[in-house]
Amino acid sequence: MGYENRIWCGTIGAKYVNQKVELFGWVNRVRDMGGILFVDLRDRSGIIQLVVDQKKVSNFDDLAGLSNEDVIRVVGVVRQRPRDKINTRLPTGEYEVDVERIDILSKSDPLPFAINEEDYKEISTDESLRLRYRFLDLRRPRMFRNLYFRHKFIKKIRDFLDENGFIEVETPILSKPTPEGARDFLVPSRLQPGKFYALPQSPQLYKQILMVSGIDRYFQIAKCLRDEDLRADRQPEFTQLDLEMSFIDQEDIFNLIENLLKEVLLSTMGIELQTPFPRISYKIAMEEYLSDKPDLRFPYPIKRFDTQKVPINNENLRGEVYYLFIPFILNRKEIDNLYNKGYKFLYLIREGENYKGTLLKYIQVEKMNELVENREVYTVLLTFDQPRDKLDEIKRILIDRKVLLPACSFYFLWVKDFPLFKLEEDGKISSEHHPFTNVHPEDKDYLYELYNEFRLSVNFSDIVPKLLNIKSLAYDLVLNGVEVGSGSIRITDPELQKMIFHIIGLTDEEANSKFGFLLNSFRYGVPPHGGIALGLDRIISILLMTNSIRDVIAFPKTQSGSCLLTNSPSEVDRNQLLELGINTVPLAQ
RNA sequence: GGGGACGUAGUUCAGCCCGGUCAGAACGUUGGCCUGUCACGCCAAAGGUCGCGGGUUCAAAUCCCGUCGUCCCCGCCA
Repeated sequence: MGYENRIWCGTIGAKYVNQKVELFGWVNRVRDMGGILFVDLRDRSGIIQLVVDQKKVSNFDDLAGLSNEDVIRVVGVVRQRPRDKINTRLPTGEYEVDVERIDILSKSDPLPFAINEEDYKEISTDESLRLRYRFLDLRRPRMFRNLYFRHKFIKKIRDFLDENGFIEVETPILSKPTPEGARDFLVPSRLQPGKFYALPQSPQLYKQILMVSGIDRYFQIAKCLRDEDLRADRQPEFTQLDLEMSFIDQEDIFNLIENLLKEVLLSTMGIELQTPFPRISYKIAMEEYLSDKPDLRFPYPIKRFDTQKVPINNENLRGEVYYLFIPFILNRKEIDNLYNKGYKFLYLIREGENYKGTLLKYIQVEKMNELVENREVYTVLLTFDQPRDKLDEIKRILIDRKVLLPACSFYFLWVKDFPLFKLEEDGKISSEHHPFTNVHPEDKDYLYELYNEFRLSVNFSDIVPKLLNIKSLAYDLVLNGVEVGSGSIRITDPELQKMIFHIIGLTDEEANSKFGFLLNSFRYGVPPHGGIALGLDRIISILLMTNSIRDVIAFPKTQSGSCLLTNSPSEVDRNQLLELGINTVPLAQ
C-alpha cells in the first residue's frame, strides 16, 4: 500500500503544494457543511485538513457516515489555503488536501471517551477508563509524544554509552530470590517442582559478575521487578539504565552520568545542563534540608533562629525556633492557604522600606535585615515550640504549589557518603544500600576497630550507634527532589565482605547459599568496580512534567497492580497449577 | 496493613450538607438542514437500577453500615 508513496499528515508543507499525495490515518473530526466536508485526518505525526467536495469526489455519498476514528486512505492534491482560511492553531494550518478519493479501510464504533480533546488541556478522562482502552488513549498526540520522547531519550543513552566503550548485555529475567530488599516476584519451576525462580529486582549481581568477566563497561536498559505497593512514581515493573564500570572511582561515575545526561538532554530537549552537578554529603543533606533528596531548585535551607542575634519580644516564645528565608514576597493568598491548613507560624515581609507581617511587632527589623544579609525584598516564616519538620512541610507545600520554584527547571544533585548501615525496626542492622557497598575510605579503619568490638560482643548496644555513623561509597542522583538514581563502589576485598555479612547477621553458610556464586567469582581476580542505576520512568516523567510515571509507560498497572487492558492478574486453569505442583490456599486474614 | 478523595446518561460533571418536581447540563451518538469550516452552526430524538449489597424512613442519588473499583498519601520500596 503506502510504504513508499505515503506521506505523514504532519509533514505536509510547502514542498508538497500542488502535488498529488497519498495519506493514511484516523478521522480526528468531521465538519459537514452539506455539499462539502472538512475532515481532520490524524496520524502520529499530526493533523491535516482534508477538503471533500461533493463535485470532485466520486464516492461522496459513501462518506456520509464518516465518523471519528475511522481509518481511511486518502488521495488528493495538497493546496495552499486561501490567506483568510489559514488555521494558525495547526502546524499544517497553511495547507489542506483537496481530496480526489477517500476509502474507508475500517469503521470505528462510537468512542467510550473523547480522544480529540484540545491537546494543551489536562486529560479529563477517568484514568481507569483510559487504561481499559489504552489503545485509544495512546492515540492522543500527547501520549504519543511521551512514548516518542522516551524512545529518543533511551536511544541517545545507548548511543552515548556505545561511544564511550560500554556494551549492553542482557541478564536473566528468571533469576534467584534475594534475601533482603524488596519482596520478590516468584515464578514456579515446572521441571523442578517445589522450586522457584525470582524475577530480578535489579541485575545487581549479574553486572558485578560481568566485571569479573572483564566486560569492563557494562550497561543495560533493564526491566526491574519489585512486589511492593504502588505510587504515582512506583510501578511493580519499571525500567532502569543499569551500568557498571571497572577500574574507576566514585568521581568517574559522577562524571560519566553528568556527561551522559548533559548530552542526552541537549539533544532531546535542547536543555543545557550545568556540570558538574552539585555534590553534598548525606549528613549535610539531612541537617540542612531534612531530606536525603533535597529539592535545590529552592536553595534556601530551614535554619535555626538565633534569638541572641535577633531578639523576639513575645512572651509565648519557647522551644526551638526555626525560620525559612524566601528571597521574594509571599502573597497574602499563599499565607492564608497555610493558615487554613492549620499551620502555626509568624511571618515578616520586607518590600523596600515597607514591613508587614505577624512577626513585625516582636522584633527589630534592622537585626532581622542583618540576619538575611540586608536583602531589600524578602519573606521570613518563623516557627517555635514545634518540630522543625513542620516548617519543612510548609516549604514542601509552597514548592508543590510552585510558589518557590521557577515554572520549568531541572536540578540534578549528587548526594554522597550515605551511611553503610541502617537500623531496622526490629533492632537489626542491615545495609543502607546493599551488602556489596564499599566502606568510605575515611571510615575503613574505624569499621575494623568496631568490628573487633562487635565480634567480642562487649557492649552491643554501645556499638550499634557507632556503626550507623560509618560512611559508605554509596550515592544517589536526585532530580528536583526525587531520587532518580542510586549506586555505589563495590566491595572486592573478601575479608571486608565477610565482615559486612557478619554485621548484618548473615552467617558464612547463608552468605554462601545466597551469594556464593558472586563471592566465588571474586576469588579468580576481581577488578575494583562500581556502578549506578537510573530510574528512567521517573526521569522521563519529571522531564515531561507528567503527573505520574504511568503517563510515560505504554501499559502501566493500577495502584492495586491490575492491568485493566488485559485484566491481569487473573486466575489460571487448574491444570496449569497441577502441572506446577501448586495449590492455592485461602490467605489468613 | 492504615489514612484521605472520588464513583450519577457513552464521556465530563451539577444535584448529595438541608431526604419529597432531582433524573439535569454540556459534549458525544442517531436523524434532518447547510459549499469555507476548523470546539462549524441550526432543528429534532434516543440515552441513566445514581458502582454493588444491606439498613434507617411513609419516602433514599441524598442519611448510616458494608463491599468493589480508581486515584493520592503513610507503612513498604536494600
